[in-house]
Amino acid sequence: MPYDPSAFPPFAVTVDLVVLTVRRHALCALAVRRGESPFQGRWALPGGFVRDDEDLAQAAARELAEETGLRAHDPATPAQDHGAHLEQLATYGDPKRDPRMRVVSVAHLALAPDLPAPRAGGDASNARWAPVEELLQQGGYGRDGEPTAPLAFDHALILSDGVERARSKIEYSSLATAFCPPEFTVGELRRVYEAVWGVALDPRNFHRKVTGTPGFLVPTGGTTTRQGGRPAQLFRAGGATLLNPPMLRPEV
Amino acid sequence: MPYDPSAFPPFAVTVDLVVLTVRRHALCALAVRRGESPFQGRWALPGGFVRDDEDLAQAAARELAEETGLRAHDPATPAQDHGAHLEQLATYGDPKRDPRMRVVSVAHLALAPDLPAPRAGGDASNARWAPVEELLQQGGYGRDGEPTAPLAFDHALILSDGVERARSKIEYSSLATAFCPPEFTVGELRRVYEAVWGVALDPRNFHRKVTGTPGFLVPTGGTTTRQGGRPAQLFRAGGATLLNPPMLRPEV
DNA sequence: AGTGTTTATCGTCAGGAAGACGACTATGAT
DNA sequence: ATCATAGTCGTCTTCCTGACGATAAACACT
Repeated sequence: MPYDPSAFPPFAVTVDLVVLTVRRHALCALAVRRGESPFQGRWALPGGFVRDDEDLAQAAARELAEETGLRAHDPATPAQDHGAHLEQLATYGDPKRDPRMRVVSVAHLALAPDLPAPRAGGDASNARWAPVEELLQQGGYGRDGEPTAPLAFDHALILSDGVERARSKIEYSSLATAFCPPEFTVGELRRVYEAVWGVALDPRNFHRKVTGTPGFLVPTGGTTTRQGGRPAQLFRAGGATLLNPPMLRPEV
Repeated sequence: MPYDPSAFPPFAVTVDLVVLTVRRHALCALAVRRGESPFQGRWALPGGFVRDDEDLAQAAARELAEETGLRAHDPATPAQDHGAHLEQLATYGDPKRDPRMRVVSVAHLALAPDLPAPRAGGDASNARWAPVEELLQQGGYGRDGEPTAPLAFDHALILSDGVERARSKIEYSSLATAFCPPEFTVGELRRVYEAVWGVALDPRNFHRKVTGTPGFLVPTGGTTTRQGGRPAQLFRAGGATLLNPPMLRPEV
């Protein structure tokens, strides 16, 4: 069946990735330095064109693997393998968001445990983990003293939406475990919540909450002292994906 | 700056709408009958191509106005005007979702009060409000006895996602008021929750909950007996958009 | 007028969950 | 040995919810 291609305007479709992790008690996002115009030399979210035979999720998983080496696991399967969590975030299609042409970007959100070093096509100097506050504040100065330019395109908006999604989603799901290695302690999980929310949580109430929620955590039998202090029990993520009742984010 | 159009595959981008309302104690969605191939004669979600100079939200608002006459109000503004709630839902881009060509559809979710009659380009016979269970069950029989064919394309999936979004979102937001006329009673609001969730709620506990949540409801001073029984106080939606603590959906 | 039905609204009570916080335990560092 | 650090177990109070009794104000009958 022939179809008149002039009946609709042609678009380019890309996927952009908000890849979040927790490093040194801070919520960090993966940023890559742009090598081409526009916004040459500026930081941006990783992403690329969707190929002709790809689903959107496939394209996002491919980009994630190219940038970080992480495999994405299906959101439907429990977090057994060591892949990152990947889900669609939102789609951005302002006619002027890319000065070259009409581009619609389907942003995805990925959550990963703390990783060795990022790589952008093998070039580590063009990719980095940066605290999200540093990437989102405009015209300030980063940790290294160099002035922070705003992210390219509308990527500050996309990053902001992704961070907000992650902040709200760890309230009522077990997604915070996606930031942890396969085995982790209650304290490490608590520090994830504290980093993502930017608040301090009571260790005792947190311990009661997470260990008392059926299916959230499964003890592996081992212990560790890698955080110092008394040895802590090791857990892995249980099968439960929804937290009911949810973890409450403190106000103010 | 010239850009090589052959460097990326061209896509068509559409918006599809999940327009929900509550009619006769049932959650209903707007469906339109397809006049062209493919899926000619089958029911589908309303939608259309995004124009060259339009934002995605603008395109969704335009389609909503064309199909229902409803104006969409900005999600940021409080629900003062009589427009419908409109928000982006998700994006669907399977390479085979449209047999003709590569189409990426940015689905939007709209919530509207019970409306007179739908119109699809002025032709009422090609548009209808149908209970969502009727549209989602495949191979059954609708209320009118005619066999229900599955929705065109992947629209059953989109509708299912939209319904799930609405069901979860009225838990923790004041969005249920978008299903109500500008002035409504506590009982009418309760019947919205009951229809969307498909459960029965205790009128006394519901009344205590909604009237006790600051900013949720604002009394207008009037009363009505349009539901029969003792006259009920009339309210309009307050400025609060988030419900904290949330309205709890009964289990099982 | 009285009675029943319907819906709205207020009140009471028990159980569960969360915040605040005391107490104790088990490791490494000095 | 002492201290600092982190983990784990309890207790108490407060708030919220679910279950449900009771009253109020309309309408439809008889």
